[in-house]
Amino acid sequence: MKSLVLFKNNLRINDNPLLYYSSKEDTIIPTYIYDDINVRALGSASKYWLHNSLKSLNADLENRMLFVSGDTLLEVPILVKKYSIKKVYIEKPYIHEEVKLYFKLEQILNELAVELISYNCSLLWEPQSVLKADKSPYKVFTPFYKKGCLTSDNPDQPVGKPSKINYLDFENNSSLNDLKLLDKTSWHRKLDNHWKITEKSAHKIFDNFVTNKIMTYKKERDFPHLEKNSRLSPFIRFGMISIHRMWRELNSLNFDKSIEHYKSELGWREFSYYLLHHFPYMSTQNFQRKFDNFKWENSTEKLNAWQKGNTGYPIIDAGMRELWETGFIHNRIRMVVGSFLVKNLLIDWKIGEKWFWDCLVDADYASNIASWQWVAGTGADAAPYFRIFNPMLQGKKFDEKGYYTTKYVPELKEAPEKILQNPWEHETKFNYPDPIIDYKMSRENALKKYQEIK
DNA sequence: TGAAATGTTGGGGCG
DNA sequence: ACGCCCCAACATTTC
Repeated sequence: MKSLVLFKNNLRINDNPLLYYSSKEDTIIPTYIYDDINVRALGSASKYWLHNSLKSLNADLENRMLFVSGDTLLEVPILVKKYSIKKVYIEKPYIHEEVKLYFKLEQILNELAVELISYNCSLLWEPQSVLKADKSPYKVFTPFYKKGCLTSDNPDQPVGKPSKINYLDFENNSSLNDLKLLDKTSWHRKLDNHWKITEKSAHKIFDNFVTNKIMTYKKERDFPHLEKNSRLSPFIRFGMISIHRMWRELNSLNFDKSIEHYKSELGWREFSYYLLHHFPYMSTQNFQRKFDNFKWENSTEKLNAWQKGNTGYPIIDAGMRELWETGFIHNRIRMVVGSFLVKNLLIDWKIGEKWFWDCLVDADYASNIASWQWVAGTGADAAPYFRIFNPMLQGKKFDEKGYYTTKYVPELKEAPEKILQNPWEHETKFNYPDPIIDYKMSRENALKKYQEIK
């Protein structure tokens, strides 16, 4: 039987149910369709990552991949007819855009007498199977994770690697470059300095994390300069390592608080998908609708300063410059810059979400939206409205020596430790911007505005 | 996964 | 020895 295998967010050959089961019986064409018509177009950093992960996957598949750019609903029927395909394998969708696409595709293929087969490649627990006693979805993380997930059936075991793949022989004139994923400007070149984007390296990073870092994860994860986080997020986002594999490996270790903490972070990822699945409106609107009346200031000038890392608040600027330089921000600093944009600059979380979507190599549809709503206080189980991160205190607490701050804000290399997070109070003027807002005033203003909504 | 304001306590200096 | 004040350190409440 000839089959088309449609890769999407799981770009790996190991522990990939799609590839494992399809290659068992069938002759396959491994295919990637870049479709920004039916689903949200990727940001530049994501496209850069996608390009490289597809390159890696294609190499692992003996350069047999077929690359297509366009509307899935038009392209799949063309391929099906051209190669007399009888089955199409697809990753089981959970995001509403992808679910919609799935049903449309199923209908089209039905009419062509082609079977559409899907496997869950992405989630430990399927959103529709985790519900409260009254069958409604959870809205709070802890009960969702502890009661909903951890007491459900154990996630599937990873499937391993197909022993043999039978590729359909045909003249393949397509090339990865046809997808035009890399911007013409070469800004993304600098990302090459920070990432090695192969499936093998994903496994290496995970193994190294488990061997050398995980036991101190709980204690050290909040300190950006220690680099004790796994930094696996972009690999997980593009499915270069299987979440099921990770879960099994983590469970094979002796019980430990640090390990449980790391696992709960994977739980947050599940929670994001879960929320987006059950409440698709939250991708474009506030989860808590009462925030629809909130009057954001949305100053372009302030947004620009934030994006460029010129707010005059060192820890904020370090984070935003790390993002621009590396396509990544340390987790704690993400919360700090997010809180600052939304609560101190009073800029709508959707605008911050969009910037992260464009710049993060790990930009994940569900995690990005759910996390921005969390930090803005508009989401499910969100940070309470009055929780506002103080950039000076956060900087002092989590980057005491300023290693992280001065790495990305070298203007302050010579600044004394004591005033590193508030350089404007020092008589020496550094070649560094003055604060664009008064922190204390902006905090009080935000509290007042949020209180009106409450 | 916060911070600031407010309240409480206890030790030391000092008359 | 005692009472009083000050204030740091810690705890609780409030935003």
